[in-house]
Amino acid sequence: LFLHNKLIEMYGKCGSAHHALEIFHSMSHKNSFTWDMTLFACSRNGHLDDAQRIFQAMPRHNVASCTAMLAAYAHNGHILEAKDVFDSIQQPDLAACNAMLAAYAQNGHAELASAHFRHMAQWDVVSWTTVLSAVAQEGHVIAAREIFDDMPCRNLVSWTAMMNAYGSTGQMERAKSMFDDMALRDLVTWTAMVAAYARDGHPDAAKQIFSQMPEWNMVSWSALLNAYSQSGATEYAKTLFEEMPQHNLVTWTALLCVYSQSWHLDEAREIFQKMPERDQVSWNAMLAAFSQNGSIRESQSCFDSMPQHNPISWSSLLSAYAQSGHPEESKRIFESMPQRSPSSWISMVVAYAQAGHIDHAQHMFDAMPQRD
RNA sequence: CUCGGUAGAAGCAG
Repeated sequence: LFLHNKLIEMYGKCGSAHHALEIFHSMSHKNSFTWDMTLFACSRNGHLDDAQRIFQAMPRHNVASCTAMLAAYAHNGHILEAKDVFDSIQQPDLAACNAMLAAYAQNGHAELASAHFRHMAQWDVVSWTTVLSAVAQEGHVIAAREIFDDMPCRNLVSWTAMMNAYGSTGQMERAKSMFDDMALRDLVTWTAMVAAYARDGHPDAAKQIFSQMPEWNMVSWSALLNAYSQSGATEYAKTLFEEMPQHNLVTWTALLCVYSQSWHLDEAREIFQKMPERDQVSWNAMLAAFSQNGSIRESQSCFDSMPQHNPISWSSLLSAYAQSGHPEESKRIFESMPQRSPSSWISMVVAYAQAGHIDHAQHMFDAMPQRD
């Protein structure tokens, strides 16, 4: 029993919710620690439905299990359910309040987040860092810096969040300067720097940071792979993929995109078939490959085969038709989309313009709910 | 008293 609990805990920490669940189900006697650790394993690894089942089947809820469930809902964008769980906590502690704060912040509810923040009885470095990265993600890097400077205390995570605020907005000199000033760096810090150089189009700098890292994991490997992929260094990307100690959904999908970007549609398709598993992102990547290569028939059949559609899938399908001058089909898709974004409207303008229907294009343009 | 739950890093359309 004790041993099994430890095993569940370990599987949860190293990202294998599946194995944790296996052990869980094989156990005939479970204590509250068993339930908690299984829930955390599911929550941490994004298995919302499993987390939900465990949570509902638990004999007793405590603050910790509610906090984990709350976070699982929040990470999947289910803010109302997160709030319900929060409200069900009899005496929320600081961690629970922080989780609710993060739930608002990560889902773009800046007003609710700041109201929640103001009503909290106390704050710790986690609360402040949550606000810092929320503000940074809204694009307010200067405001984020002010928070960083005014925080009562800072730790490695706060420093990394601030560094990443610079790095993700292309302010590489500031990011690098913070990176150099940091006395402590962990895997996340190093990887954030690699990813920042990748986005900024400097695969050489990314590689240099990567080589200096004391250790690597899947995330750091894929950050470097992405640096090569983004910059069109196709051969480096392929070689790196071969050299990686392990592959996962992210690296397989990144490789698929390498082929797709270099117009090797057949190889992209082959990679897709070879992948041991597929998720929404990899399906979307395959669809985008067909769409960008102007292959309408394959785009449509890929779309039809997908287990789920999200706004990105719809967007790819629509632009496949739009860019190849099929205004009627585009219109049909546009109207059957569950949600339309400004880019859906732009696609329709493109569809009509491509087909030479300037009047229709103008009409769509005028009808757009928002323009920038 | 210790441990567990909350904040920072990688892949998809426009």
